[in-house]
Amino acid sequence: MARVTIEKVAERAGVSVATVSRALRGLPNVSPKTRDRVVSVAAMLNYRPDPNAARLAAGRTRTVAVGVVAIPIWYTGQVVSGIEAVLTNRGYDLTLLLIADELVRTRALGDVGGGVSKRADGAIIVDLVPTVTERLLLAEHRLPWVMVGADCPTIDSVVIDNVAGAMSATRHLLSLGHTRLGLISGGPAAFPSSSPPERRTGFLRALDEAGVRFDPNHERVGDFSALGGYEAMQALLDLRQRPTAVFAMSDEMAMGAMRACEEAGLTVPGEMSVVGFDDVDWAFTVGLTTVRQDAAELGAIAARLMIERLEGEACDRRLVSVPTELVERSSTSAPSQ
Amino acid sequence: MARVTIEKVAERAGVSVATVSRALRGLPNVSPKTRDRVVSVAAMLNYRPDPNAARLAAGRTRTVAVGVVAIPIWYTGQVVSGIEAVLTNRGYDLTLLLIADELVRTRALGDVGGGVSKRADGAIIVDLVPTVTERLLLAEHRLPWVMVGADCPTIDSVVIDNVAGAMSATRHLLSLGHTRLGLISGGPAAFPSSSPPERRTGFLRALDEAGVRFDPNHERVGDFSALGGYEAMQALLDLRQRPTAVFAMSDEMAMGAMRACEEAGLTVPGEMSVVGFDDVDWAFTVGLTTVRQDAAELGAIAARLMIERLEGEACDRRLVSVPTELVERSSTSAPSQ
DNA sequence: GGCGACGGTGAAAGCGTTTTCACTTGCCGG
DNA sequence: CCGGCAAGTGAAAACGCTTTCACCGTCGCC
Repeated sequence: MARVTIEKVAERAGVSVATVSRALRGLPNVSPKTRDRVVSVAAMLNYRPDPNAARLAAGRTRTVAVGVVAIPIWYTGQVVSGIEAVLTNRGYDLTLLLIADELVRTRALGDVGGGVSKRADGAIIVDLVPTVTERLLLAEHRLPWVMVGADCPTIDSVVIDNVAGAMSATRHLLSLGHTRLGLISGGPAAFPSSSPPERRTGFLRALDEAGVRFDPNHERVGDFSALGGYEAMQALLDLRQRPTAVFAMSDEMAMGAMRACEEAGLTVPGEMSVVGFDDVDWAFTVGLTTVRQDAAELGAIAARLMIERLEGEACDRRLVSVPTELVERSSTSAPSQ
Repeated sequence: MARVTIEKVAERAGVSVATVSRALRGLPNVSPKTRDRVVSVAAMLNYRPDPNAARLAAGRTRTVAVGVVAIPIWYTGQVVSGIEAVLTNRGYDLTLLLIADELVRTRALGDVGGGVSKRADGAIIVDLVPTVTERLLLAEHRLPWVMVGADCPTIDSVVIDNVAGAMSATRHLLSLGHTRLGLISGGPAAFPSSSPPERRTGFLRALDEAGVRFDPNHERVGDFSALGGYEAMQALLDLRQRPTAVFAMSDEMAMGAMRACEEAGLTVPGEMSVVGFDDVDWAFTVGLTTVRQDAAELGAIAARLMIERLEGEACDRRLVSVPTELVERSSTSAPSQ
C-alpha cells in the first residue's frame, strides 16, 4: 500500500497538483467538471492529505491545544469532552496539555511561542487564569485564546456565573432558617482558578443581603476532592460553635463533608445541611442539593468561539455566561432546634 | 519577533544546518565543542524546531493518538491522565480521539490509514476491543497499537485481572454468608469493552467454586453510570425473591444501586450488601466496599509500552496485568435473618 | 611511511503540501 | 473586430526541517 500523494491524484486526474489542492479544499476557481473528476479520483485512490505537509506549507495546523489543570476531576472531563465533540465535528484535531505544576505551566503558557504556537492554531485553557506576565507572552504570539471557567479580561471567556450560583445555594440555606453557615472553599493555591473566590463572593453577598454575619472561622479550604472536603468538615465539626449548614464549592467536597458528618454521628440534613456545586452525575445518589452547571456545554461553546476566531473575521472580545440552576434534594433542611 | 529557524541558528553558530540538527537532537558525530556552541546559540535565540517541518521530513510525528470511549467516566479520565503524564515527560504530544459512536469509530479505527497514521506514530486505545476487520486494517498501516483495559490478542495490552477482581468481590460476599447474589453488569452494547464479560466470569466462577447457584434473573445491566445502576437495582428489588447482596461492575453503578435501596427503604448493608469496582476517589464517602484498580497506572504503563515500541527494537507482543485489591468498607455485611 | 578507517562536517535532496504568479482561454462590451 | 477582464489552470517557489552522501582531516596500524 504505497503512499498516495497529491501528485498521484493529479496524475490520474490529468491535472496539476495545484488544481487538486484547490478542488479538494473547495476553493474557488475550479470548474465544476474538474472538481468532480478530482474528487472522484481522490476517493478512488483513497487519498488523504498529509496533515503535516499541509501544516508546514499553510502555516496553520487545524489543531487546537487544550490546557487543563487535571483531567480526573468530573468538571474537567466534561469540559474536555464538550470541546472534543465540536472540534472533531469541524475537522480539527485536539491536543491535550495537562498542566500539573508550575514547571509544566511555564513550559505550556509562558514559553508558548515555541511550545504551542507551532503545534496549534489556538488554545483553550480550562480553569486556569494566566498571570499578567503570561498574558503578555500569549499576546506576543498572535495565537487566539479562549478561557473556560475564568473571565479573563481581553480574552474570549466562557464562564458560569459563579457569584449567582453560590448566592442561590446560600440563599437556599438561609431561607431554610440557617444562620450559622460554613464554607468549604478551594484555595487559590490548590486550584489556581477564579471560581473559588467568585463563589466565595456570592456566598458572602447572600449572607450580607440577609444581614447574617459570617464567622471567618467557619471557612475551611478543601482541594476540590472528596478527601479535602472530608477533612475540612472534620475541622468545622471540631469547633465549639459549629455551623448548622455548609456550602461546599464542589460536589466531591460536599460528599466528603457528608461523610465526615456521618462519622461524627451527625445526621444530614437533620443536624447538618450540605449543599454542593456541579451536580455531578452521581450527586443524586446521595441526595445532594447542589448548583447544577453544564460543564460539557461550557466546553462546546468554547470550541465554537475558537473556531469562529480561527475562521471568521476579527471581532471584539466575547464573554459568554451560561446559567446555573439550584437543584434541591435531600441534603438540606431547616436546622434542628 | 521574526521566526527563528534552524538556518539562523546555523548561521550564528557558524556551522551548517545539518550540524545544528544533529547537535540539538543529541545525535553522534558532533564534537563536544561544536555541540556546546550550537546549544548555547539555540538557547540564546530561543529557537524551537517547528514540529510540523520535523514530522514531514522525518516521517515521524512524536505524537500518539489516544482513543477513548467517553472521557467523563472516572476510569477514562484516570487512564488518560496517566498516559499524558508519561508522554509529556518523554516529549511526545497526545492527540485525543473521542470514540462516541459507530460512525466515529469507523473513521478512527477502520479508516485509520488516512485518519490516524499520518497524525500519530502510534495509538493507545482505551477499553475498546477492535473487531477482526478493524484489526486487519490496523495491521495494514504498520502503526504500533496498545490496548488498555482489554487483552487483545497480538496487540500489546495492559489490563487488570478482571476475573480475579470480580472473584475477590464475590468471595467476600459469599464469605459473609450471602447465597442470593445479584449482579449489575454492563452490557457489551453499552460499553464495548471486554471488562464486563470478564467480571461476569469472575463472579460466576466464585459462585461456582462455592457451590452457590446463580439465578439468571438476578442479573441486570446498567450502563456504567449511577443512573444505570439505580434502575438496575430497582428492577432487582421488584423481584419476589430479591438478592441479599449485589456486585456492581462499577462504583458509579454501585452508588446508584445504594440509592435505589435507600429509596425502597432498605438499609445498606443491613438488608442489602453492595460492592462496587474501581474505588473512585469519593467511594469512601459512602463507605463503599469495592475492588480497587489503579487506572492512572494502567495509562502510564501503556504509554511506556508505546514509547518502547517506538524507540526500542522490535519485540514480541507484551501483556501486562496490574493487580487489583479488595477494599472493605461498610457497604457489606452478613445478611440479616 | 603509506593506507584504510573513522569522526566530524557541509551540500543538497527530499518530505507533501499550499500559494503565488503567470499564462491561457473564452467572453463581453464598445 | 479588438482590447480587456475574468475564470481556470499549471509551474514553481516556498515551508523548515531530516538525512544521505561525499568530503576532508587525523589517527592507528602494519
